[in-house]
Amino acid sequence: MKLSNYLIATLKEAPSDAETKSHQLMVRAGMIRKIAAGVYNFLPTGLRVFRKVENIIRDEMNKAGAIEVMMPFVTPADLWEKSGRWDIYGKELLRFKDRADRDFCLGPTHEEVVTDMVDREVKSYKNLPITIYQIQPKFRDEIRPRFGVMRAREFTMKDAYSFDVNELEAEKSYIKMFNAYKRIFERCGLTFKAVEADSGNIGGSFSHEFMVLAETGEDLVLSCNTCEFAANVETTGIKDVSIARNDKDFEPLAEVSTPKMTSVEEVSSFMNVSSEDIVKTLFLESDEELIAVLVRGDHELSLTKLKKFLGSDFLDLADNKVLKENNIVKGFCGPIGVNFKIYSDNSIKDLTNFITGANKDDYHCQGVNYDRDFLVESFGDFREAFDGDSCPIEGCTGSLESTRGIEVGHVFKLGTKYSESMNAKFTNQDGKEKNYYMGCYGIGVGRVVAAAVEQNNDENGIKFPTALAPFQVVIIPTEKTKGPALSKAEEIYDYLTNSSFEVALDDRQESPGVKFKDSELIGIPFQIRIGPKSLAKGVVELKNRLTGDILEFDQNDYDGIREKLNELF
RNA sequence: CGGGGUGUGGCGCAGUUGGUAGCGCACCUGUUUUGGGAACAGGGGGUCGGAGGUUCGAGCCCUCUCACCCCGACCA
Repeated sequence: MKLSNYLIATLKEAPSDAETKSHQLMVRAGMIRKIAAGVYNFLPTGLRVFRKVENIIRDEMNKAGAIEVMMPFVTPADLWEKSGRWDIYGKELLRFKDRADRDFCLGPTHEEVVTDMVDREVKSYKNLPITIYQIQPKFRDEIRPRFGVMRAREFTMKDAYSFDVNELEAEKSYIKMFNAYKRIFERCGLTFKAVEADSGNIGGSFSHEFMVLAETGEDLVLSCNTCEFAANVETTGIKDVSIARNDKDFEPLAEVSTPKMTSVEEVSSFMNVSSEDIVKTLFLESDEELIAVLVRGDHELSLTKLKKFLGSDFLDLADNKVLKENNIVKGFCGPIGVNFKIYSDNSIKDLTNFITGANKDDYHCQGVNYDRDFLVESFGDFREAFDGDSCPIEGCTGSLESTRGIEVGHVFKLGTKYSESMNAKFTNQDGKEKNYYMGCYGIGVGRVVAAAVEQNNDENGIKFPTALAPFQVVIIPTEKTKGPALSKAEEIYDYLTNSSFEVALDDRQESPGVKFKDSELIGIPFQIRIGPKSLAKGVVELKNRLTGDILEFDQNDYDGIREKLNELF
C-alpha cells in the first residue's frame, strides 16, 4: 500500500470525550470515528486490524469444526415471542415496526434465529453434532455506551452455537470451543484469563468468560492466591461459615431516634457501632412479587446471585413509586412487621441483637433478632465477594485477590433452554423426538481490538502485537523529493510485497519526523528507513517498534531483510 | 431514568458589561527546508447545536428543544 494514496487519519490531539487509553489512541491513530453515541466508523487502518482479529477467529473456528453462516441483523418479533424473550429483554432490545406495522428488533444476539434455522434444516441425530457461527453486527441499546468500541451499542460479534444430542456431547462441544478461544486470544497476543461467570440474559447453566487483564476493565475478577479458582465477582460464591447463634443473649427490641440517618455509615457513626452490626433491608421487585432482602451493613447485595437463587427472569430494586405505594420508608427500612417474603444473606445467621431500620422516619431498631422479631423465608449466598474473602473452593484455605478485566469472550452451556421454549427437536436413534442440547459462544471483535490497544501501548502510541498490526512493515524514505531514497524504497517495497508481506510505503510528501511518528502511533511493528544518511553508508535500517532496536542491512541485501522479517513474524 | 456538565471551522480551545467571531494544530498556494510531529509569507473554511423570544443590535440574556460527555442507578 502506498500511503500517498491511502487514508492515514492521524490526529495530534484526542477528542475530549475519549477517556481510556485505547479509545484515545484508536481515535488518534485514525482507526475509528464516532458518528453517534456508541456507533462508530472504522477507518482503513482500524478495519485492517479488525480483519486480522476476525480472520484469526474464523481460522480457529473452522479448525474446531464450526461452520460459518450469516444471519440477519434485523429479526422478527415472533421468534422472540416464541422464546419468551420479547417481554424479558427490556430496553436494550431496539425494537421497531416495518411499514405493515409488524414488530422487529435489531438482533442483540442470535439464539432464537439460529435455533429456528437449525430446527428447520436438521432433522436427525445423524446430522449432529453441529456448531454454527457467524461474524456479524449486533445492536444492544446500552444504557451507557463508553470507552469507544469497547462498549459500543453497535458492535461486531463472532457468535457460535453448538447443537448436540445430549448433555455429555454438548460438554464436548463446549470444551472444543473453550480450547479454540484460548488459541484465538493467544494468537492475538493478549494476556488473558478464563474465569467462571454468570450467564446473565443469555441463560443457561454454566459459563466461562475470557478476560483480558487491564486496569480499565469494567469487570472485577476474583482469583484465589492458592488454588486455580478464578471467577467474575458477579458469580463468586461465599463459603457459608456461619455458626449457631446463642439464643440466650437476646436483648429487648428497642427503637432509637436516628434523625436523618439514612445510610449505614451515618447510622454506624451516630450509634457508635460497627457497620457489621447493622443489617440493610432492600426491597426488590421480582417477576411477580415484592420481596425484602437482608445483607450485613458492610456487604453489598449481589443481584446476580439472588436472581439465580430465585430463578426469576426479572429482579431489580423497587423504585420510589413502588416503595411509596407499599408504605416503605426509604432510609429507614427494616424487616420487622413487613408482610413480604424476607430473604437473608448467610452472614446474618450469626448475628444477634443487630440494628435495622424501624420502618418509620428517623427511627432505627436495635436488639433485633430473626425468628423472634421477624421470620426469614430463606437464607442463602446473596452478597458480593470482595478482595480478601476466603476462596469458595471446598478444602482450599486461600483468599481472593481482585483484578480488573475486559470481557472479550464468553462461552455458555445453554442446555435445552431455547430448544424447549422454541420447540426445536431432532429425531433420535430410537425414533423419538428430542430437544437439542445447545451451547453458545461469543467474542466481541471490536472489543478484542480495543483490549489489544489497552494492553499494548506506550507514549508514542500503539504497540500492536505482530499478528494484529495493520501493516507488518512500513518503508520510510526520509527525503521528500524524488531521489535515490525513494527509488530504493520502491524497489524494496516491490520485493517485500512479492514476498507476501503486508507492506506500507510512506511516499507522502511529509517530513521524516511526521512519518516516524505516524508509524509508531498506528502501531506498525517494523520501519525500514532509507535516506541520504543511510545510503551514504550503503545501508538501510530496520527498526523494531516493540524493542526500539535498529538493525542495518546492506542496501542491496533484500534477501537478508526478508529473512529477518520472516524470523520476526 | 436521576444528578451534573459541555455544545464556537476537521481536532483542541478563547471569546469581557450584549456592539460586525478569534487562537493553536490540521488544510491550500509559494519559497526555503528534509533522520523525530520544519520555517516564513499568503490563503480558504464558521447558519456560534436547533427553534422561538427580548433588544436598534444576541456566540453572550430568556424559553423550549436536540446532541454529546461524566457520575449514579444496590444500601432503603
